[in-house]
Amino acid sequence: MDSVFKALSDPHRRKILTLLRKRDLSVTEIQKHFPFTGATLSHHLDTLKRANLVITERRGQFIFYSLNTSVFEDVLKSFYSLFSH
Amino acid sequence: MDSVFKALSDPHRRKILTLLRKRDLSVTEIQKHFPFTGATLSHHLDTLKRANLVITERRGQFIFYSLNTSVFEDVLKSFYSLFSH
DNA sequence: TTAGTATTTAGATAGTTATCTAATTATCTA
DNA sequence: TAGATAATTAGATAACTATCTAAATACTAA
Repeated sequence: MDSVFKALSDPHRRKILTLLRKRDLSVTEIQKHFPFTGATLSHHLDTLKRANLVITERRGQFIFYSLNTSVFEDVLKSFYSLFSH
Repeated sequence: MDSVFKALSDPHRRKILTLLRKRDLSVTEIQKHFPFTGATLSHHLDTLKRANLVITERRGQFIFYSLNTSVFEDVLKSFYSLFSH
């Protein structure tokens, strides 16, 4: 769960997640929303992937990223457990 | 909200929050649960305080830290907004 | 008011993270 | 199959973070 909180600690990565809420996006599409290079974006995506927050699927020339909704309940539980008395 | 996620990204700081779930604790009491120095602990507490996750109150010689429950709903909303479609 | 305890702040350093450019790998299409 | 596009990986660097020791501040109690 440590990798999850680490992944969420960066505002760019959180923005990527909110972008993916609407629909799956290729790296190129995600790239349009950020000022940094593709290499940097690739690192951020890797961080999200290692935290199991996103999943990837190649569709021809593109790799699409999408939210891995199955882990969100776990994350939420962990989050609650920090605060509830 | 950035400071909140940053604050939560460190496992020691998350452990501090879980310790405070049971009851308010002085710095010395919190210290017993960690291997690092008081100076380091003080920095972690400062990070939590700046994120508005804890509040402090001096009681004589001691400073007690407690969960600032009033912000948790905000944090939770922000958290949900990352994931819900 | 002085000695002791509690906590924070200052200053330094090592490790981590975000970022870049350049090189590499994977796929598509002409 | 060659050239173009998509994405990742390698290698470097600057900024940030966690940590330490030492010094400073705040309070208590003798």
